[in-house]
Amino acid sequence: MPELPEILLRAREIQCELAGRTIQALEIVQPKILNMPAEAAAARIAGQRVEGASHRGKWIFCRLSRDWLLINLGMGGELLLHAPGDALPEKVQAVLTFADGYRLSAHFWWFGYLHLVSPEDLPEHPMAGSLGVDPLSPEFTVDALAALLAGRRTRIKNILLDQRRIAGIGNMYSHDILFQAGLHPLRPANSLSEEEVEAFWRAIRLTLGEAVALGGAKFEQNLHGEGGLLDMDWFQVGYREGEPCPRCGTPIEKIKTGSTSSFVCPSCQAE
DNA sequence: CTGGTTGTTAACCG
DNA sequence: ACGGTTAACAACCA
Repeated sequence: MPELPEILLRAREIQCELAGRTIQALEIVQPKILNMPAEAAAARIAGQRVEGASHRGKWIFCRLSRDWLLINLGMGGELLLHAPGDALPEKVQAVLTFADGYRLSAHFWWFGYLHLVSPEDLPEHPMAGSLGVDPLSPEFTVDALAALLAGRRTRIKNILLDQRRIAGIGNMYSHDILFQAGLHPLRPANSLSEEEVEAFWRAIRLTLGEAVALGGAKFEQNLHGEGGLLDMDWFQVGYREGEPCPRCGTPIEKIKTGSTSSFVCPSCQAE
């Protein structure tokens, strides 16, 4: 569930709260989250300092003394910072202990990753090494979006969710982006007019920007267990099946779009 | 017991 | 090469 807005905020928090702290130990409960055996990861990460943190798409990039620690929260989960002596959550896949006694617990609801990668291997990382443009960055211009759509017969929703093209958008924010742009998720990418591409671009920036400004979704916790200000009422069509479209009143429909579901206004978003 | 749900990759087919 | 479909993989809930 956490998408670009939440990941961006988590990376900022790690930058603010963890930079400068030295990792003392890594405890692994679920070895499958790693890209190497648990003992190897624990031995390699111990003693490294957190130099900083940033994000690319849905990946948090933590720069350590010698390696990168890449974190992907998968389909949801939390990273929580615990003061010395504080109890850990019941369900936890991994725990980092810092030299000052603070601990960072990672709980992945499903399919999260904690990958330790050397700087040389970073470009070859199977997932984090092939991410597309950050939709909030200056490089993501209307022309850049137009180039991603040009000549492709695939549906625009596929482009929107394809991390190798645009990095960071997931199903949750896709509904309102497409509604705001007045575009049906199944529209072929190469069928958009110039005006529609621009509306698409504006909707991406606006929706994600607003989500960041609100501190992310209420149901996603920050390092201190606090949620953001964006709750379910914020969505215009997402997760509102049967409710009237805020623009025209037509009941919102939930449709199958490939392997994911989409919420659309059948009147405002003509196929 | 069934099926749907957020992410991502791989495999397969036309 | 592209685009589509499906399955698989650490849960969990109704």
